[in-house]
Amino acid sequence: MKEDHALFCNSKHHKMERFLEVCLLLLLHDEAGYGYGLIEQLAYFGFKEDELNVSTLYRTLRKMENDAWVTSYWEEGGPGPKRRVYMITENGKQELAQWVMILKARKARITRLIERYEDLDISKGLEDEHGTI
Amino acid sequence: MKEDHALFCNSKHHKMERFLEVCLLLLLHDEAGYGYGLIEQLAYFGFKEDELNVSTLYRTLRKMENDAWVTSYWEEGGPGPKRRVYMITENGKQELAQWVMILKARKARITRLIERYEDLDISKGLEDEHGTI
DNA sequence: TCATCTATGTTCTTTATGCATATAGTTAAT
DNA sequence: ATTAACTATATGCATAAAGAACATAGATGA
Repeated sequence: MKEDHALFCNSKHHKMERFLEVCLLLLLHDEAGYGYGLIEQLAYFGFKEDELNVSTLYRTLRKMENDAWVTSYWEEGGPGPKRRVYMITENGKQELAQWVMILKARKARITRLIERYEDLDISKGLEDEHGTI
Repeated sequence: MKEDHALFCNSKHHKMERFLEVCLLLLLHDEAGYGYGLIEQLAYFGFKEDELNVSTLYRTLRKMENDAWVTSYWEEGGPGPKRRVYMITENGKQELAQWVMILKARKARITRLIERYEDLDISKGLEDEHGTI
């Protein structure tokens, strides 16, 4: 119980709300890619290897294909096992544009909260460091 | 099915991942408050009345009390039904500080994604509007 | 041939949230 | 004075996103 509470602000407890999907759409907008290979590219968006759940990645890609945001084909002949390569669709590009708008709004909200928090904390900091001033 | 897809980028589908909790902590850091009254104050953080689920609000407050981020007492005597008034605890203040750090990181990620998207879109926009330049 | 690596996929579970509904006291209208 | 509407809090059920663990299978090298 105590340990649970200590972990409460841990990465496992603040999901990225489908942020992964948007990152994947953006990466696939640049160029086609396959599951395992996309993992490295996701580091750019702050997904550490240990943080990223591989099963989530594949499930997400399948779901995106199901929603016709991406299409895929099997790439054989290369080194190692064959890969399922994903490409973004026009549909997917439109979804990406929508998501970017949503993320802008979300960013504005977060900014607003942080600013209001800093207002609290700064005044507290001044009292602590400079007494009554 | 088609309608589902049309709604896919709707507000119902991008949850705020416990953003509500953080907003409540910040509001209660300012001053004690009760469920129904907090709804109005939440508008500051972009929660429209129709967007905010009342049951979620109350459930969240109870959970926060369970985790000892807030405490509550019944306020009687005022106009209307009695209210359960919540106050933030030291524990809650610490959690708030943690969440603000998480939100800063999340904001940085979102910023990064938006910037990369704008890079794509700007070049596309130039082609569309100014031809080959 | 056995282990390891690459690559993809499935099943089960937890968590956050929405929707619907319940409860109950308060105020206003008829 | 009885009914309706409002304020306020709370619970039960359903679903979607995500994690954990496990399953599959070909490729590569010792």
